[in-house]
Amino acid sequence: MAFDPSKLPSLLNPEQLRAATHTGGPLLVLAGAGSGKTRVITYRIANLVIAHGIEPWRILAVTFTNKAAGEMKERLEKLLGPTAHEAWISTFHATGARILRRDGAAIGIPSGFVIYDDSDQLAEMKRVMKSMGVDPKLVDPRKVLHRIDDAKNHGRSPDDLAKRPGYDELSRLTPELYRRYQKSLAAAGAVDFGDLLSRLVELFEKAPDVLQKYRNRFRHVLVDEFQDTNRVQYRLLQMLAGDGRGLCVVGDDDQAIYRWRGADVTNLLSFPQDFAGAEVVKLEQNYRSTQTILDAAHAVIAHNPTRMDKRLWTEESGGAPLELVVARDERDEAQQVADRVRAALRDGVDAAEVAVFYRTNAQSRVIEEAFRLGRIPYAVVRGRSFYDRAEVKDLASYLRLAVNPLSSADALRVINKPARGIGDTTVGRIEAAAEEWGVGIVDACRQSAQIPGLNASAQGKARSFAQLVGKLALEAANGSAGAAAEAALKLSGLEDAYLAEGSDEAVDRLDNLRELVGAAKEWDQTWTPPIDPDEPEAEGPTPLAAFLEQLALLGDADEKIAGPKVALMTLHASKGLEFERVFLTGMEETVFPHSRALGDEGGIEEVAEERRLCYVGFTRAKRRLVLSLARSRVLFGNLRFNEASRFLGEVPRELFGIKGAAKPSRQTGVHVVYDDARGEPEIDLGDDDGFEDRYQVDYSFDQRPAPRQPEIRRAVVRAPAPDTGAPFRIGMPARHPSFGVGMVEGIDGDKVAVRFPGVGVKRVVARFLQAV
DNA sequence: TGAGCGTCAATTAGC
DNA sequence: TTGACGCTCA
Repeated sequence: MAFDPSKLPSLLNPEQLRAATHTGGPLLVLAGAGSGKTRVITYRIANLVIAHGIEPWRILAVTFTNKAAGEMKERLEKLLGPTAHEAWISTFHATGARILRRDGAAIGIPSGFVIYDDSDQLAEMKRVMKSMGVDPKLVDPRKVLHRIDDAKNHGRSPDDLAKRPGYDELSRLTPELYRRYQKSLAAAGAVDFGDLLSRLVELFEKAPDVLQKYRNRFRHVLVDEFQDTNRVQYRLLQMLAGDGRGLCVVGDDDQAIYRWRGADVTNLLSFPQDFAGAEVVKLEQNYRSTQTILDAAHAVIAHNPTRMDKRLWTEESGGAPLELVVARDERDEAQQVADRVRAALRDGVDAAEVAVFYRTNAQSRVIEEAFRLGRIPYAVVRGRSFYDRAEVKDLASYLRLAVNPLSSADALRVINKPARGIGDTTVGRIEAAAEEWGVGIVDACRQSAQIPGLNASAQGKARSFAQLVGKLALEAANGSAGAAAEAALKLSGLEDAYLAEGSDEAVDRLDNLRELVGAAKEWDQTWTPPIDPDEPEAEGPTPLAAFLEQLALLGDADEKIAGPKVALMTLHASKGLEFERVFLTGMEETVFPHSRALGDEGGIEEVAEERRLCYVGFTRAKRRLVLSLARSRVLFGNLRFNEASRFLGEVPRELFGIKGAAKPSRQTGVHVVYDDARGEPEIDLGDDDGFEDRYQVDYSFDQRPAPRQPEIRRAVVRAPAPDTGAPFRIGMPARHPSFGVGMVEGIDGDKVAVRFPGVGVKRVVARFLQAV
């Protein structure tokens, strides 16, 4: 055994040690960024097993992502060996799926249920709306789903929603749509992601013996990223952990960035009140970043009104100053970032240790272009890409049908893939018949002779689709994922269709399908059924069933990235990661913080969440942090001049390595200059284009309800922008190379209307104008 | 059935 | 500006 509890004091700092060894009551670990949280959790589990004799299968650890769960498992295995596998370490959703497969029958969920993903949900909702005669143009099916998801997150049934009637179409129709949607999921033997949690609560409520079984079993429950839990998740934890005696939650309120998808930091903030006698441990020592980076992060996050008091520190003092890049426009910004990345790689920095962050995915395009042009190896980090491909989903649908022929979303997805002459009209009639008879789509196809309106040819085609599914079910009966996938690829006709098409794209898609078949075969070889000492006789899932569950619940965890690459990702995606050098781009108002957080729908809490996102971004950097902004940017096809992000102004100037007013430097190109008299930072370009470019970050304060501390409303870059235009105002003189000096009469995007004496009004691109 | 075209909207995203 | 989507026409 690699783990020796007596060594713990030498492996952990005092707070970590306390968190890892505390027992006998609820525990809240406030784990700052980079404070060794995963380390604490794994040592805690190992300590429970070795020092306290807790059997691993009595331990439940839940995370939000597969990646986090995987890391935890891996580390625990190193400490405990193979017995580590007996502990339940998985995501909330995988935990839900696992329990529902075993015990969901008590509330009518078949053990072979399929899990509908977002696109399945959308397709199902559209069908429900169609059958109810609801116009998808009047009521957006996505919004309905969002309402339903929200309801599930809050544990509300259709009846609950109906009790609070709304005024608009959406609100009035949602309860009934919700009810019918659940009905069709049930008919299809399907659950959606939300159900994996909300129906688990339902199960525990309706079948107390089942709840009791799991309560007895799990003596210890650990929760990672607790600040991200929503209402249902919290409810589940309460149910499972009872008074919280064996409950340990780990989180950081400063990294709560998922409020918009239902997460409720209150779960964390009120933990000490909710669980009497809770112990609170703060982990504030950081093992990742330089003090400079931590100071910058703290300076920003400290502007949030309500947060738990804590501050990261490191033994490693100092560190390189932050750098600021002020670019002309978004392309220049991308270029400058690319230049700096290239320089870093030349200096021997590993590409895998460099990351570029942005607020929205749309920003990646320009950066990718610059990187491609500059031949910098990069990879855009996204959740799933392989499994979200249409062709991969098609093949998966055949597999799911083989296991569960009731699944309507799957049947309708592939009934005409490849094209086999079952058109919309035919499908519509089959659907109607299936609904009327109360059977699945595949069953209806089998009985196609009875379907009104179908001619002999359509009947035959429908029948052979049903036969195809039957054949696949037979192939799948022995539970081999590889055999089933291979059969599906061939028997469905997908392979032949792609071969016949022969285009580059078809070849590409076929390659993907073969890769999926390969993955299924490999799965058969490597997968081992879960060990469960609690229920030794229980019939475990087949490899195929387990494979399908992975497909639904797992991302592209082991996506192979050939060679070291610079990672491009959104700030949200950066959470939990770390890099030597981090570039945080788009540090502009309306980009970051995003306009949605600033507009009518936004408010103090929205801006606070953006600020936490900034904090997350900063704290990913180990040694170097580069912030960049563009003075102008094309957004939705319009040229915009954004103000510098308020977050920039919140970083003390010293952290940029600037003392007092600095001389512009040709070397770095950019300097932050401070006006000591006003104590306000200015940004000065070191370029030599003959324009004065002192950019002042200006503060003004909110006039609305007196804030407890002045809220910084705007950080304005007041500046002439030399190349792409200037903040021309109506009534201002401007010089044009051919028309001379005139008076500005109007501004429209990057076009400025100027009246030139003797020439008249000309609409000219601002780039060609000079302020006079 | 599928390509082509007009319309509309426009964070973030995990399972 | 891009993209997703639905509708139309060949």
